[in-house]
Amino acid sequence: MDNHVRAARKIAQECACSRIRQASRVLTKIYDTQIRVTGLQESQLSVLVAVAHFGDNGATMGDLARALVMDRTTLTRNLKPIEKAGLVRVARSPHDARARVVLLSRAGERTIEAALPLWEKAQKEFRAALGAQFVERLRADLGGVIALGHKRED
Amino acid sequence: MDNHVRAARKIAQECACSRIRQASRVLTKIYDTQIRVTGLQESQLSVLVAVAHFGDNGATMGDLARALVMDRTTLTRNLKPIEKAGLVRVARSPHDARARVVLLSRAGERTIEAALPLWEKAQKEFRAALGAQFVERLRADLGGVIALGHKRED
DNA sequence: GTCATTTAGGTGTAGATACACCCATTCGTG
DNA sequence: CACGAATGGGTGTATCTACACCTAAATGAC
Repeated sequence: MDNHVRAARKIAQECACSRIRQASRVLTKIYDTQIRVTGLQESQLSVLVAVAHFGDNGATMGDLARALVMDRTTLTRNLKPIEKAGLVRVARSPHDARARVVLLSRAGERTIEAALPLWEKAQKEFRAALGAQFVERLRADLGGVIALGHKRED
Repeated sequence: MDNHVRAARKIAQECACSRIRQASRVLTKIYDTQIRVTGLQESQLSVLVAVAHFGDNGATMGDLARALVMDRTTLTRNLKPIEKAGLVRVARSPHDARARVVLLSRAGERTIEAALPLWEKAQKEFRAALGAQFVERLRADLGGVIALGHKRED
């Protein structure tokens, strides 16, 4: 058999990266379908939720990017749609003229509340399909991978 | 405490979708960094490998999309860069005038062979960081999520 | 054989992702 | 305080992702 066929077979079967991207597409579709009526995508809800986590002082772009395990420049672009929708606002930091802080608007707060039951439906759908124990194990293991990402930033 | 803060905390801590997307970004970075010298990204290598899997008869767009757990229209766009690079060619199916078949070029074969050792370095790096047992469990669990995606297509 | 239905696939649009590169501000050291 | 280094952040470019919508060809019922 040709070398490239052997190589292809090995990669297709064993690649952790390819697998997690495929699984990510499956999960994203489940969640996006549920929260669709809010006008949000799961990725946007994630950002909103992270902003909420930092509270009234707001989060700097860097803070948010680290919390979301997301490239700083990706966050810049991802803020655009939810800023245009009025769910967050971006202001200059009073302490550091370089920094920008992201703040949750009242509409953003309401949107999170509105999204919660829909998110829960997605979460429940996923659990029902694969079992609570499975999902819990996966969640923990993904935490390990994410921690690896944080470690690599040093 | 405000409702939206409670909701945000719950979602941030428990959302499987958000987690898998974060973990996906971490893994993608590890693999992309390693195979970078081939001029490929992991996502492109995945497509190449899937094309190779279908052999000399080629794969239709639909076949490939299903194998890659990828939206059909996403595959259309993802083929562009590797087609432009001459790694695959797309031809009309002789059996069905609607269908298009994707074929691996000689350059594509060579690229897969060249990528294999780099991919193995990434795979090894991941295993070394989190343990072979961890990675194996994760791989199996991701397979479960992917299977869920296939089931949802019916 | 005709025509409605199904199937295969592309395009418009919009967002998600990140690298290379850039600018501005702050900090540390002399 | 002057100035080089470090820090915070945006833009250009390219790719990845997928929904809504479209076209064309094959299929099936009559």
